[in-house]
Amino acid sequence: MGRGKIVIRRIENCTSRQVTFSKRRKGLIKKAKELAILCDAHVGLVIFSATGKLYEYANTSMKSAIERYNSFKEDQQVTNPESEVKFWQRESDILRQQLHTLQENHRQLMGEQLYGLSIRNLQDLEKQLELSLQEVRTKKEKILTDEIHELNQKGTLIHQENVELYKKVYGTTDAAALATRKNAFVQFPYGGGGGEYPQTLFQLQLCQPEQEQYCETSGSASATK
Amino acid sequence: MGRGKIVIRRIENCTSRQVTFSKRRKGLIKKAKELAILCDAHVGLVIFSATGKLYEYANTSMKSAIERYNSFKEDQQVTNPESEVKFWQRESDILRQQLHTLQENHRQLMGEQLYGLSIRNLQDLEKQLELSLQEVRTKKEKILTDEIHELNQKGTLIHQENVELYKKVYGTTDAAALATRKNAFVQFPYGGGGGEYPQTLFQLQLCQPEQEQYCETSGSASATK
DNA sequence: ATCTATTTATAAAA
DNA sequence: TTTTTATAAATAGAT
Repeated sequence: MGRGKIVIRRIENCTSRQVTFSKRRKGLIKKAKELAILCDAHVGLVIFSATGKLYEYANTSMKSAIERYNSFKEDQQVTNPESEVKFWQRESDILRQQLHTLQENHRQLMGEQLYGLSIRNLQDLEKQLELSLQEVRTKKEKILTDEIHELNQKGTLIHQENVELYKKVYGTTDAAALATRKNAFVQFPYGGGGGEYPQTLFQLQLCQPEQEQYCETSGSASATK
Repeated sequence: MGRGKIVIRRIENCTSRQVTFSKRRKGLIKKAKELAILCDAHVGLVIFSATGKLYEYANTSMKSAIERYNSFKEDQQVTNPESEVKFWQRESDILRQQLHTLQENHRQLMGEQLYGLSIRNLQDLEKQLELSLQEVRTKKEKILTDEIHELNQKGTLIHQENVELYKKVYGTTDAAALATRKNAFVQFPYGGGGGEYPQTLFQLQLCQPEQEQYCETSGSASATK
């Protein structure tokens, strides 16, 4: 229910994730209220944001909702220390297990621990890595072209300033001549940040001068070595 | 959002109250799920119908949601009684944190969440992905060439057996002729598992018949998409 | 935070 | 309850 359809999947962009969280949290709490009122239900809702902040709703009190919930699940007394310890041990076990699984996965993405994988697994992994690589390269090139775009704009401004200064110093008659002379540098059809940029600008100093593969990116966007 | 607008007020008609409860309960839980997934939130939801039936949703466990809620509220009996519980809670927190860190890392290896990365970070990531890809491809090809090696050995054995059988059936004189005829199939200079294998063997059935890209690998060792 | 084009949820009916 | 359909409400993306 918005300008576009979305798939339910973790929102990558941090800002829009927070915006969406804020909107949907409000919506969820509103609907919880409506359900409670319309249908005479007893509702308890707790929401923790990714940053750990707590939001809650309960039409009676959260305490009563939780107690009612617990009395439904009478198998584990909330404040029984024994089972409490067991619960957290289990919780830790589960987390440890998740960690382990994720680590294994992670290692495979790092090209390690490929021992037990089938051809099919390896091909899936290969495909994923190719995708990732493409994402990374696209992102990298975007940053670089953005930077070049910005530099070009600065260059233009400075050039215009120069023209103005030239006028003031030498009078207006020679301004045109200067502009013509400097044009060799100032041509900047930077394609709106799209990807290409003129080779005439290759000598611009970028932010991390020790890198040498920058030229590589001037070709196709998905270079494959 | 329906055929008509309604006011949020207890529905008097018992039947339509139940119908609405059923629909809206489902909707609420769906939205709770979406919030948890989209925004990486920790959600706990309990609903008691007017008739006392319990419905619940929690993306982790209700227990952990309630515990987390409680730890937000009361400052927990600060002193001793259940230091054991506290220990395990801390343990869980630590594990959760590790999990979170690893997940972030993992997502970047999956080409996601590249938002905050610098050019340097991206280049390191790119290098790592290239390495991983190489490892995966090497491993894949090793498996394939090993399999071909094995099949060739089997083929050789079977061929020799055939020669023996031929001898027994037709006598020794024609054995040489048979061997010559069959050689077209049995040539197997598989390069000791190095990578090349003759195209005459492309029709050999490998262990996972649903794969169709095998031929791809018969070219250069480091195919690039 | 606000706007609005669209998608989604759901009220009413079957 | 579930399905259908017309409509209200929520919200994604833009500003």
